[in-house]
Amino acid sequence: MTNYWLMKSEPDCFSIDDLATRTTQSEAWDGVRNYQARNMMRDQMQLGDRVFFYHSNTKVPGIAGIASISRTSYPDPTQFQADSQYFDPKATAAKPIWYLVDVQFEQKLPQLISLERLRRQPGLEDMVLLRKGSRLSITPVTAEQWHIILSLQP
DNA sequence: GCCAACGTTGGC
DNA sequence: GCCAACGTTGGC
Repeated sequence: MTNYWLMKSEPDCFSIDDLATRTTQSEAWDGVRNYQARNMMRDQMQLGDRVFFYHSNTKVPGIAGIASISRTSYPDPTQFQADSQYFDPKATAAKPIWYLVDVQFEQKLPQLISLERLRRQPGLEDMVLLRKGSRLSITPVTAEQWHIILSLQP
């Protein structure tokens, strides 16, 4: 069973173009330090799961592209690196705290689907992303929501 | 285990 | 830059 997800990234930090221009066109999704988001990566994400790549904290936030899960969860190496902003002194190799997955570029959307557009779209009312106060950087998407959103493309 | 204080997220 | 909504921390 393929699952669907939405993963947020600040484009000033790492954008869909950055993912596309990586030599492998894939990237370890490091730095997630929220337990709910970690649990989804660690326990639920499967090889080949589809991902909406979302640009957050930018002028026009929205879905910028599509990616997929190319490696299932393993310990986030940055938690062990003292010089990393994501360093966690409580984590050990024997008992890692944070996990990540690898994300593979699939396509950049010809046109960004804005958050404002998503909010106007019937059928997406229950999207976790759109819930009041929702701040999770990784959220599940239903198959129905996925297909509605793909149908919005020109 | 409660909860006030504090830090972060992210839209606007 | 503001601030609402959350999550985390730590004293008790």
